[in-house]
Amino acid sequence: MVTTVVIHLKQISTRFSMAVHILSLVAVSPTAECTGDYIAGSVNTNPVVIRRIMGMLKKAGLIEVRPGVGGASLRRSPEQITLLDIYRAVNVIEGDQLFRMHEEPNERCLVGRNIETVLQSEMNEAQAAMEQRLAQTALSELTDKFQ
Amino acid sequence: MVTTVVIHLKQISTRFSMAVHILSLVAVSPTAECTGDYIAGSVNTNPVVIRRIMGMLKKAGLIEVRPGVGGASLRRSPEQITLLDIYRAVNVIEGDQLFRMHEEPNERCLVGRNIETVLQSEMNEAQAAMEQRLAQTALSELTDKFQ
DNA sequence: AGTGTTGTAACATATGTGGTTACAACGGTG
DNA sequence: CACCGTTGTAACCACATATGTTACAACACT
Repeated sequence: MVTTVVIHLKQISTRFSMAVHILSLVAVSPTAECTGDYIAGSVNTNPVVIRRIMGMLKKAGLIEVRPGVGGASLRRSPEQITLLDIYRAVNVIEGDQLFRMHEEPNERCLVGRNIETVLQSEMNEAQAAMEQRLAQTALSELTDKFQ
Repeated sequence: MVTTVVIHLKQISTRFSMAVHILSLVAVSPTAECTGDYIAGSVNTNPVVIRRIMGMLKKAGLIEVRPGVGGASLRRSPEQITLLDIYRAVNVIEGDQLFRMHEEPNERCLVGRNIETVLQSEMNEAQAAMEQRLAQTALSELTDKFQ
């Protein structure tokens, strides 16, 4: 018997925008100030939600968090953190596939036999176009625009 | 009191790949052959799922379905139907926003005050990049590759 | 009238999200 | 050392969406 686990990406969740928010705060604030509770106040959500996302950002090597003491700091300069880095850090889906293909089309049919290969490459291209655009913007470009 | 309805896009669902499959079948098969049951056999799913998606494609003006009689046909030539048309037809989300922003960041904070405007334009750019890529491929380009 | 089809409604199941409470581990400070 | 605020997680909830399924009315042809 074969067991297949399908991971659904509900959407590009608000985790992404919250992660950008968090990193922006860390970029412009002193380390000691950046506690989960403080950030939660700015994002306007529960501190645990923030800690969860910060855990992902830490795992991705984007930030350093001080356990016990509290506070966080960037591990790379804001110029070297792109929106794609952030997107990848918090959108944990199998194979990073934005699109999904329906399972097991009928191989006895001309279309069913070919659709997967032909369409998959188109979906990959579309996803790549989006990711390339995200990669063009650095965290510093956002914080530079704050007034 | 203000009521806000948040529409979640669980993902770019398999509705999209199924819709492309359906339209490919309609493009290469005689009208009478294209019944919901026949298509369901090729896609390998329940006929009702197909009928639901065909309803969306009909609503978007991409196909014509013959009630009672059965069968479907394209309302535009395959050269004039792009993957973006199909994507838009089946991904029904408020404002067609691929990305979501967290709600009500704290206005008293420098970051919270600015993040929405600054990040939203980046997200729009990324989404546009993906959609432009989808718009570059026509249904006919897919069916041409079937062998 | 009978048959096969479309069009929906209604429901079941599965899964991700964002929020919440609870609590252990950590690392300073009095 | 005891205290305190913080981080790191586990566990759970409420909710929304996706896909599949049954059921049935409306439709059009024979």
